[in-house]
Amino acid sequence: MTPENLLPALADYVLQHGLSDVSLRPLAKAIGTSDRMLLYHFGSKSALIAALLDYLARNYAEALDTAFPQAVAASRKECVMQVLAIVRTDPFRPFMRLWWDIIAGAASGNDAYRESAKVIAEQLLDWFEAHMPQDDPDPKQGAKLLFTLIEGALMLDVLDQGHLADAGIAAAEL
Amino acid sequence: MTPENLLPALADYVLQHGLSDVSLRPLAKAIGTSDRMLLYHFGSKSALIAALLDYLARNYAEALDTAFPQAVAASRKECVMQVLAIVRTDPFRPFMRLWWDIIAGAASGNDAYRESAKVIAEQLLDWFEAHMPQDDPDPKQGAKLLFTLIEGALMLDVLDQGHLADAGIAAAEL
DNA sequence: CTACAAGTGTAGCAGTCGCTACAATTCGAG
DNA sequence: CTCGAATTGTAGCGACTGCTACACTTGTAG
Repeated sequence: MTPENLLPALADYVLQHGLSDVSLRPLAKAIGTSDRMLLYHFGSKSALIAALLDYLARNYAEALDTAFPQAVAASRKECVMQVLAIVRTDPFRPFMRLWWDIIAGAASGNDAYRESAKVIAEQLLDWFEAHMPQDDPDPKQGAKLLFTLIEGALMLDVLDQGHLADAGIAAAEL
Repeated sequence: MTPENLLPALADYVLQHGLSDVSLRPLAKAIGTSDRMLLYHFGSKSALIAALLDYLARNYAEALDTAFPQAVAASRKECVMQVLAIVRTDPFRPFMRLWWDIIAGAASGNDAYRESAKVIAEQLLDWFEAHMPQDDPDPKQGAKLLFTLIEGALMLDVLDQGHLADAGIAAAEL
């Protein structure tokens, strides 16, 4: 049993229970081992978290590609709405909870969190750029705009206020 | 010494040290009292946090009005950029860190956090609507759009990627 | 078979957590 | 002054934290 083999189970647990309050003993129990073993494999809790964040970031891109349809939107507005519709489905909810944990950690100065979030954000931005409407006049900057909107909308979703973002986007030119 | 008198000092501490990892003993020591007293005044830690969030939400609106200039932007784009420029100054940094703590808590299912964040977000949206360009064709929906953009940009700021939001906004029509 | 490294269980350390029991003090109302 | 309420200090409980010491069992290479 190598550390790498443990990562999927660890990721499952963390997706379900959050990252900020995780502690070794319950985590170990949930995946059928002991805190002693997690420390043996990873050296320390922070190293475990770092490996876990790396794993999540590495696996996020492919999760995106499998979950998102290849449909190309006709307009920027349609593109945003498509992505939002998908990202709001149940399978993505655990990841969103984790996402805000990571952002909060990064905001508090945790560099490992920030770096991991950066990787994920970059991948998402790249994905966005590749999925812009074919006739978009400026896909590169457009992707940045849509990405910013999406993140703002996801934040409002946390407050059950996603409809505000929807309304603002629906009424906009973009 | 009533609980209300303690709130400003508590807010100062929390703005500096974050909300997610706060514990009673260091908090009490920092404001010159004891954990025993905090519990005496507030009943429990969660009640203290609730009172603190309420206090922060109540005081946020006036902080907005004193910190933001009354200048009216000529366009939506200019409006966003003005707000971003101010919200990115040093005095606002502690609040931003706290903000993402609250969002992460809300995302993890903490209803007190979510309600407090909702109040703050509502106030910010109202403020936005009142400060839209005078000739804006649809200030109500426009404010929602700009608010969404601002929150997305602030999230990217956490990752030192605010420039992405800036570029996207700069190139957009809005 | 031997020897050595990898892996694992048990027990525990030193620390922190929210919270409470108990007692002491302070203070204003009668 | 007297009595009861409000306030505060001390000490500690039971639970949890990351982590480690020590012993033990494996598995494998020579």
